Amino acid sequence: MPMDDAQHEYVDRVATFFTMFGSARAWAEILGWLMICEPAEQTQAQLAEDLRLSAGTVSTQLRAHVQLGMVEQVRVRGDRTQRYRLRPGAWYAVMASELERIRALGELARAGDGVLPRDRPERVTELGDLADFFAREWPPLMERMTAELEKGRP
Amino acid sequence: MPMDDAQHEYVDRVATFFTMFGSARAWAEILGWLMICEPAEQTQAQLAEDLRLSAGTVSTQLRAHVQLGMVEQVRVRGDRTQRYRLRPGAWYAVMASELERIRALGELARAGDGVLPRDRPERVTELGDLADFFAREWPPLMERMTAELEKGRP
DNA sequence: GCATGATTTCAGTATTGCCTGAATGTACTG
DNA sequence: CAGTACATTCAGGCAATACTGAAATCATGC
Repeated sequence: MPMDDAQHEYVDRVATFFTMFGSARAWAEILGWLMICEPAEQTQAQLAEDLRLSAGTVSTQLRAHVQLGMVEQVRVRGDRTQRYRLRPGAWYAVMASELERIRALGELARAGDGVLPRDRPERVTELGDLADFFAREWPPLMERMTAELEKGRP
Repeated sequence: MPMDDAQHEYVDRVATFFTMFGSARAWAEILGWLMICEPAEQTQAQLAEDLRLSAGTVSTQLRAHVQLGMVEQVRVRGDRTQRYRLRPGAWYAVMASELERIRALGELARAGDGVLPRDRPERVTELGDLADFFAREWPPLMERMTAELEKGRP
């Protein structure tokens, strides 16, 4: 189903938001459209047509979404075409995966041990403490988040 | 004080890390060097010399750091040259400012109310719930973080 | 004020990364 | 097995951005 005006405006808003943080326009538009399109499952051809993007762009950016875990492929039995949709719980999954980045930050801080400055070494150690703090806090936070989620949809 | 090999390696590591997330190379190198340079306060000319960057680049990217709140200017009386340093508690400040982005995400979700899809509307509402959850959890988390910080350096 | 050196601005250049469109590859249907 | 529709790959164009170097501006100590 092609976009109406309100939908187009929303896709644009989502796209504008995410491009502010450096993502590609097409990537962000696909995300915005996958949030509100009907049905939720779309083929690459439909996405290309509705968003006026080339098939190549859709293929590339969609793969990026899949690799990030935001989007998944759905196989429909007896239908030759692959469909893609926003992964259920995608937003939560993104938050959960933050833990990895936190750990990477901790690594980065520890790698600075050999070059710790005499003058205000906390410029480096603070970062390590911060990463440790979040590494400890994140798992229980994620559990509370999941509990919240269950409450909404049992 | 110019860089030795170990320092150079660390600056490179920090720069590589942050460029992975889309920041400019020069921006990231300045950050890495400001984490470990001695003294912690540096002039633009020193940064340009040590990092082999042009004066223009240093000026531009340093401004970006200042605007983001990572770096601050220090005025030294009787010295005409401005100095720059990593802001004390810069890492914590960045985390605290996450709250704004969380709120913006909530806005984005609410803006989707008018185009909520019949089919799996949770694609949008989930994002709103997530933002609400974090908006609630973030302030107390930040308080615990600050408490942790105080413990380290009273 | 004036001189000096630091900082900013800006035009030009290089680089990067997105996007397209066509060619190629793949999988299902009849 | 042929035909069809979908998906992927990739070379090339294009736009955006980073960086440089030089000129202009600004601030401070004298």
